[in-house]
Amino acid sequence: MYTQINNYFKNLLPEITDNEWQAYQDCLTVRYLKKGDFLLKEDAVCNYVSFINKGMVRFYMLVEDKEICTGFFIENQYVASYESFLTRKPTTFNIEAIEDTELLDLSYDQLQKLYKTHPIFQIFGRLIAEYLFIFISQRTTSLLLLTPEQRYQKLIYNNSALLQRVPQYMLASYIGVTPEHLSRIRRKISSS
Amino acid sequence: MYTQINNYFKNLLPEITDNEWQAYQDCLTVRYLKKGDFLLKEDAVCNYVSFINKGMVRFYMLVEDKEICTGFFIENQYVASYESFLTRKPTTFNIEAIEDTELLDLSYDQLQKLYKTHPIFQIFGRLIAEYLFIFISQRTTSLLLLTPEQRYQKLIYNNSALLQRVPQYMLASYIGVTPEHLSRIRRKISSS
DNA sequence: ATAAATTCTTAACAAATATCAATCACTTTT
DNA sequence: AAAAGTGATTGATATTTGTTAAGAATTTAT
Repeated sequence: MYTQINNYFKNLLPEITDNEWQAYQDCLTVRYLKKGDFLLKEDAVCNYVSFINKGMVRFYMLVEDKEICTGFFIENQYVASYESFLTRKPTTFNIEAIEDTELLDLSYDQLQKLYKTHPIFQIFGRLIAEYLFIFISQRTTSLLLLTPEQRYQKLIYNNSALLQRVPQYMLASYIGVTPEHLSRIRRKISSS
Repeated sequence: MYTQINNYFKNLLPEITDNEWQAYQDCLTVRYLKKGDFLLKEDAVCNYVSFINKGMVRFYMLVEDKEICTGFFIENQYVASYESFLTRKPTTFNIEAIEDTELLDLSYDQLQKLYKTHPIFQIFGRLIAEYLFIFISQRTTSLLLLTPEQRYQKLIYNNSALLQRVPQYMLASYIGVTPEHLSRIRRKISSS
């Protein structure tokens, strides 16, 4: 149950002690989601940062009756509407399991306690936020600088795992185009 | 010289002690940039997080001989190519002063020392990263969900200070359109 | 295995945005 | 004051991307 998240932690914070790790582990609770279940719905405040043991979720928003996917997270990653989690304001995203998914939840209150009782988790919080910042910075730059075709090429190159597991119409909105247009991009690529 | 950054700190971390604040202040060095000077150039590693006492800078990249602006920072904000600063890899951005600018630099090495000697700066580092993450998340969502006209309206609403101080052709690339198209957007807005 | 539902592709057409070129407005330099 | 430079606007045209609708392919359920 805890081997994956243990590896994740030891990798991120090699200096963590058994005691600290135990304190963290004691805060976790397991949650199971069936494909199609929601981890979080729009307008709710995000109360958990969840480590994905197994499965996959997507972020999406409804804009004029259309679903726009803004992110995907898979096993061995943390997932949360982190903005809502931090600000304690309602989220604007829906987070849906697109495979049967197993999560380890850490609540907001418990994290705050950990920050106080074991200062090493301040470092953990900093590293997570820094990682998220870097990730999303690169995404913003892609949206601003690259053409949809280039963004798709980059997705193939960097996230080929997603291609196998996510329907194309979801990837299309993630890249910022319609499903029809992504289909054209794919045809163009395959014929060149 | 240090009153603005002092206010910034006390606001972010009210629990900071005089001792800790002094340790921070002792690490700072002043830097002056003339309009047109560079805070950082592409392919350099970013070694400083700089607090802007006065003035303004822009981030831009050269894409097919065109400058694409990716961000603007003004007085009382921290600025850095934070991704490069964190990863210790060369940046892909140019950071240019677009007004005469006065900075308070904190070096990477000094920040690492502060993290060790005064753990409260771990909290500081976490809050900065969290703030940046939230800011850039909203920007990504805007790029993915809003039309250029909506993005310009949002800029008017949230960053009217920028409109006065930044040439329109820079704002155009920040919004993700050509200067000509932004001009048309403005005409459309003013006639409605 | 068949039917139903979902996803993907294709085509014709429409809308949004970019490109190119010219002019205008404003500032700075001479 | 004239000239030069910079930034903003406008119009004509080209390119990119979206929309709509239909059918093909694939997956899921019965």
